[in-house]
Amino acid sequence: MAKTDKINNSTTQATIFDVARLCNVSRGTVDRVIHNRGRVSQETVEKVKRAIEILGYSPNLNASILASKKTYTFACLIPEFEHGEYWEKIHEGFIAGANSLYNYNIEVDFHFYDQTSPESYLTCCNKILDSKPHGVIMNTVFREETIHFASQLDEVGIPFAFVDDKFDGLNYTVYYGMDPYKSGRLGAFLLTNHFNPDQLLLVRLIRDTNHKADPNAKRRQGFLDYINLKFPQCKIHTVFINPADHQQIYVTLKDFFQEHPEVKHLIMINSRIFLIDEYLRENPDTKRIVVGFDDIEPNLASLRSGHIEFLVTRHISSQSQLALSTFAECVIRGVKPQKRDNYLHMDILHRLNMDDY
Amino acid sequence: MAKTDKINNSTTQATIFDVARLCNVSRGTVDRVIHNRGRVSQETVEKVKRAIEILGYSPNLNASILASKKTYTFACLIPEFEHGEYWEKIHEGFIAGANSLYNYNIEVDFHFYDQTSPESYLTCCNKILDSKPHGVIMNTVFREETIHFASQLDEVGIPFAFVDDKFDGLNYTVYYGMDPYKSGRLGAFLLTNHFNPDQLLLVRLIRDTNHKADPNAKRRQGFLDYINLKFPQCKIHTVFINPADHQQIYVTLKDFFQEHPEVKHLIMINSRIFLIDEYLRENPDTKRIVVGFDDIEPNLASLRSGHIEFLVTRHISSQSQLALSTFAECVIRGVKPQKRDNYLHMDILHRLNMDDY
DNA sequence: ATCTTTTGCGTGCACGTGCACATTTACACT
DNA sequence: AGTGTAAATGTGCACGTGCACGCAAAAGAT
Repeated sequence: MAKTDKINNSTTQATIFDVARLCNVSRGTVDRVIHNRGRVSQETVEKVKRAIEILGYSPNLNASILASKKTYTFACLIPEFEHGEYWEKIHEGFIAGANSLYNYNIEVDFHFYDQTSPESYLTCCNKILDSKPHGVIMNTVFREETIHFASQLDEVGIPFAFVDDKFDGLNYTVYYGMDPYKSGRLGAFLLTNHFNPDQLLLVRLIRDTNHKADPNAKRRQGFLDYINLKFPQCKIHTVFINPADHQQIYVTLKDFFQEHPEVKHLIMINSRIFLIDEYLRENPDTKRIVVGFDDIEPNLASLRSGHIEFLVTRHISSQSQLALSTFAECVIRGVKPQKRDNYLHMDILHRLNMDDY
Repeated sequence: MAKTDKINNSTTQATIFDVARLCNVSRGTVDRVIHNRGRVSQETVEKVKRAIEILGYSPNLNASILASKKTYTFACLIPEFEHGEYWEKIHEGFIAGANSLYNYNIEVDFHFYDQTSPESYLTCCNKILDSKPHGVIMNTVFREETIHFASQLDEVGIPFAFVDDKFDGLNYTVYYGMDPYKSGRLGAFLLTNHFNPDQLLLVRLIRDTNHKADPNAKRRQGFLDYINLKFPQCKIHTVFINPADHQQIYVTLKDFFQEHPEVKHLIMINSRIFLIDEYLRENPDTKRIVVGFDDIEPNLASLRSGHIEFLVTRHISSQSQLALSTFAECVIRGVKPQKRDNYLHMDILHRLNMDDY
């Protein structure tokens, strides 16, 4: 009883002086070894490296930053967005990440492209290449273009990271996102847990069909696999809505439910479940189970008002915040991340637990 | 299209020299004002403060830490624990918090007391008072003793923080935890969402009854209120189990379900739902909905193996990690936290979303 | 053998702050 | 005016590192 224990991180760390003394060389030489600046004999390099090992030396970050006048530049490549959209949260996360790096001298440049225009994407890529940043953070809206851009970055030796989604096989330093396949499965579970469905409605965006990347394909697959496995008899209806046309959305849903009043389960795989809020609000006659994805503001509002039962998400902004801060640390300190692929925990959001989100 | 935007935190910040120059005084004087070390005329104090305001000066943390030889000591007061217990996670969080403060010279002292012995708690409190730390982090296992200790700390001007639970009305700097009442409601929702119960079983620990603090009273209240409101007809059975006696647990549950085979809903308000895992494993005949709390290892194992349907929790270790890092920053930099009461978001954990937790 | 270049290494200053100590100023009392 | 004392202010060094510069010795050129 009444035991005691201590952590002490102020135990005098070895300094560059200690290393120098142990090798009978000067600070300058040790410094050159540490930063691979050359102008040191091979023999001495090894001597110093051994000494660093022995003493467990690592540079004092405070002194290092204080002495260094170097400013690191990072480029963030993301789609333009309107208020309330998914990418707004990603943007917020980047800003938070930049703030958490206040110790360092950092510049973060945002490059916004038009999601419907590969040309605007290429323009951004070229601007970034010209500006020669110390690192680039990007996503996967354009497949071929991104793969090509990645190879260009590799050529000139600029490291890069992925947020939200990634392309395997590329040389990215780190990735932060949510497992799309698993999120689809979880959505399916939440949709069907309350009572088992004979039929359900999957709402899709019109542009998903001609969008060559189809960013939500994996998530949809996870959803479909779960339903087909667990409820093989379940019929899945699909309707397409146009995000830009409220009238069309309303009419489409109205028509569908007139024809299929027995359908009680409703899900949307992309981040825009809020688009059907208007219909649900004005047709409260039937209690339906509605599941959506991503914690953007309009979705949270729908959840709060009770039109949506569950939202599957993770802090969207955490993805970009962690990506930037982790990536920047790795680049600045010249190390690898502990974990390259970082899947954030999937949160289940319900009216009862959304308060402190 | 292809717009651009920048964040730059390396814009040359005002230094203590700039402030001194603007006031026609020396660095030393400004320094004394900043640290409230006295020995400065009232007139000058105001002049300096105004200049700081105007220039938006704030000390360079890197330089400050580098120059300061001061080591800050924090005392963590927590119960002793066995492997797999709730407080082990809290302990891990403190260690993580200490590590994240590697910039500072910090010493974290742990004081472990016996949860069943107020005397051991008092011994710890006195040790802490003797060691005169810069801050104390504690919890609410012992009510009266903690309130008294808090007043002693106030007397000698040592700030303190609460983790896990708190006592309102005390002068704590910051608190991190999960809203107990809301967590009880959420547990009730998850328990009854799948299908509506006529009866359910609430499992309690024997020691809860004679434990004077009853740490889970608020959570239980949240649970009961939800059930009574939503299912007024629902009968709530209660059994008591002895955490130290596996035999007793098994027999108690066996007997109960022999008598009430129709009960399909099962919840435990404290963190030890894993205690009934053995019974569930060996009696898989009936599919039951089981809900528990807190993401300790044994509970996660039960969730993984499918005996438990849901776990209501938040990262237990995040509570203590954030509490320590936030508290320490406040103490060291002499500021108030942005938010005093920090309720962590309640996570709903299910087999399908526990992987990346 | 002398001069030039390259290689290897040491030194000094700067970064912005904390803190101990030195110095000046103000003021009261003889 | 002179002395003593306390209050107010200034100064110097240290913290550990990055980096530009300089210098000596070795290697190469003539």
